[in-house]
Amino acid sequence: MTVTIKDIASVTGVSYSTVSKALNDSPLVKEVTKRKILEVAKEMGYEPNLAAKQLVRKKTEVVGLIWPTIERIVLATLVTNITQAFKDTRYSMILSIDPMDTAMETFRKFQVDGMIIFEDDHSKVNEEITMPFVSYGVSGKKHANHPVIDANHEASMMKAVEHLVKLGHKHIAYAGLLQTKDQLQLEKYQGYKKAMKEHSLEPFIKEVETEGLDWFDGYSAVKTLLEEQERPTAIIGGSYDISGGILRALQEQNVEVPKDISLISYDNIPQMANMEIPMTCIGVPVDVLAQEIVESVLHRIEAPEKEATVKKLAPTLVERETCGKANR
Amino acid sequence: MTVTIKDIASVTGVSYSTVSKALNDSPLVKEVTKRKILEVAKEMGYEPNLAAKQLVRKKTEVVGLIWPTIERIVLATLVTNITQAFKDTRYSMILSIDPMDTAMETFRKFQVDGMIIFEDDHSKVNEEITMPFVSYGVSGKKHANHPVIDANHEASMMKAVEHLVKLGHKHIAYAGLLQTKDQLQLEKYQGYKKAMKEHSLEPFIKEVETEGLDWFDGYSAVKTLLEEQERPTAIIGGSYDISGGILRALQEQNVEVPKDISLISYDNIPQMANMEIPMTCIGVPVDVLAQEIVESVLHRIEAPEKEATVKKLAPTLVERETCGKANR
DNA sequence: CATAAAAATAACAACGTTGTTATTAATGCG
DNA sequence: CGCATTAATAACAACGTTGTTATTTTTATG
Repeated sequence: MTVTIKDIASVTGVSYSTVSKALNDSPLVKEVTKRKILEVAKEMGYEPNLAAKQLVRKKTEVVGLIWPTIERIVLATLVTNITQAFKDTRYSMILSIDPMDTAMETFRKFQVDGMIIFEDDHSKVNEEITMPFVSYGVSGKKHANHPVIDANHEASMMKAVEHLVKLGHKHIAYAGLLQTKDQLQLEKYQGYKKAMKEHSLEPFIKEVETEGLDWFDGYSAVKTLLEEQERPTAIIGGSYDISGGILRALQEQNVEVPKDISLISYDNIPQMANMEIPMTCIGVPVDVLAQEIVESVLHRIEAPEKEATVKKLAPTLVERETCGKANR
Repeated sequence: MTVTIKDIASVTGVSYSTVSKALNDSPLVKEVTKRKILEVAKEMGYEPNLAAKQLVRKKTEVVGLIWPTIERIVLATLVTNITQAFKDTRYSMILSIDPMDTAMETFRKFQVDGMIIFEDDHSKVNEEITMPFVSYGVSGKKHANHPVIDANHEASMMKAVEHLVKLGHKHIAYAGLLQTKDQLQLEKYQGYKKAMKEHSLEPFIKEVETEGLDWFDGYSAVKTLLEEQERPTAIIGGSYDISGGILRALQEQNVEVPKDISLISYDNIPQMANMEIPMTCIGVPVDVLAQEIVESVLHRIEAPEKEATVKKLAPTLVERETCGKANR
């Protein structure tokens, strides 16, 4: 049998309501009794009954995360970081990898207080949802009337290009998914082009287009690139996986990084440090991204006013060992 | 405000206990009243309060799935299939990607009725756990006293080799992760060796060892292999990702599949059909794996007797287009 | 030291269900 | 038609909490 506040009450010889207050650290109970109760509770292995609490408080203190496409390592890292960020709050998180509607039904059943939704092209958020939620994705369509957390892709590319320019680079290529409807990928590419223009540079003549977002795609794109006459002096990799492939391809062809070609990757995750060569990268650090996301939901849950905040987060450039001075 | 059985009661003019019975399809309430109540409930958008139900029934009808390493697509597919399998039961599932102990704490808090644990080398199940659970993984250590669901790797390799032998192959290579402590990977390789022996064949001279489990690993392992003098006539790929890389490498080197080399992959997931060439594969089909896993937890939850069943599931070979007659 | 005020604790009603027991209505039968 | 069954419904006590109100104990004060 599980132990309840009543059990604690009879052991300590106080009423169960006092136990309840003590456990919630209420100022209404004397310090010494409080201490004793806490001690006994711990000793007995008391674990509060969430259901009972929920029943009276009408709050679950749980938020649901909808993540329909478990695939990219970057998102996995983000999820892990979000989990982490919740540790500092009194909320917990549960995860659903179901398609959006199914997931939402589950969460409604669990009566979560709010949701985080990873939006993608397959599952767009419909604006009718009554439950507090924030979405992480591209803030594209103008008037989302729910909070959106978004990484600022243009700013990322600006910073990346700027960094390379400072090192003397002029021939900067972007390697990523181009032919796609995936808004996020497009924004990165557009950001790159815009950044190049602002620095009065021509985008690298031959577009380095990957076929997908996998390691392999970066690998083969760059292998083809190296067969060309003209090589860039720097490459911006569109994602963690892609850049991994790029680096591999470069190494294999005995192109020295960063001596021959500098490489800078989109996505700012700790794993970047563990690559064959620790990778210089640009992007919103996952931990701040995570922090921002949970703060945002919690705020939304606790302050129900309906302003639609689209929050574009500023990227950070982390210098590691894949960028060097341009050699021409 | 959410609608409760009391609301339904006052609308239909019956007592709330009758409403409760009607909603649970009890034989104690007359058909006509039942119908009316159900109708009104639907109309009012009634959604049962899980917390209240849980409080009195002492059951959540929720099982938690612990999945500490979100990485392999195969596991993701398995998770999806498990979610699916739960649809046919009255249980739901929640997912945690936390390390095992953290995840377990969360689940204890939510008071799930049982757990499914994806065991790996980092997070071994400790046998002290009181909550009903099953683990999916390698049944290695003899006396697990909890249910273990395991794919029969030896049987898989037997079937794969047998299939190839029937097609006349003698030079069969296995491409997979060899130098590892990962029990699962080792079992596959050992299964392969055993199967070869039983068919009185020599394992392929040059071991095709991948450095990891990624697409790229299969790719580069096979590229090196093709530089060798002697080529196998068939390759068994150790996992979905690896096989994907193998196929890519083969294609790139203009080795025709299956004319020049036959390929058969471990892992039996639907995605195998969508590869560059639809892939013949071996393994327990994910859906039956999923089915088996959920049946197993539910059984464990509902019948608390403690027998330690290790269930090795029989693999199925799915013929597609990557295997053909041997050419020597 | 009596008593008012403040502090500490206890009692109790919720919360939305389920399951058991009590009550009322319908039905069958001599 | 009266009464015993049986069918249908109603009433009510749980479940483990929280929050509000009532009671008791302690402390301060003239």
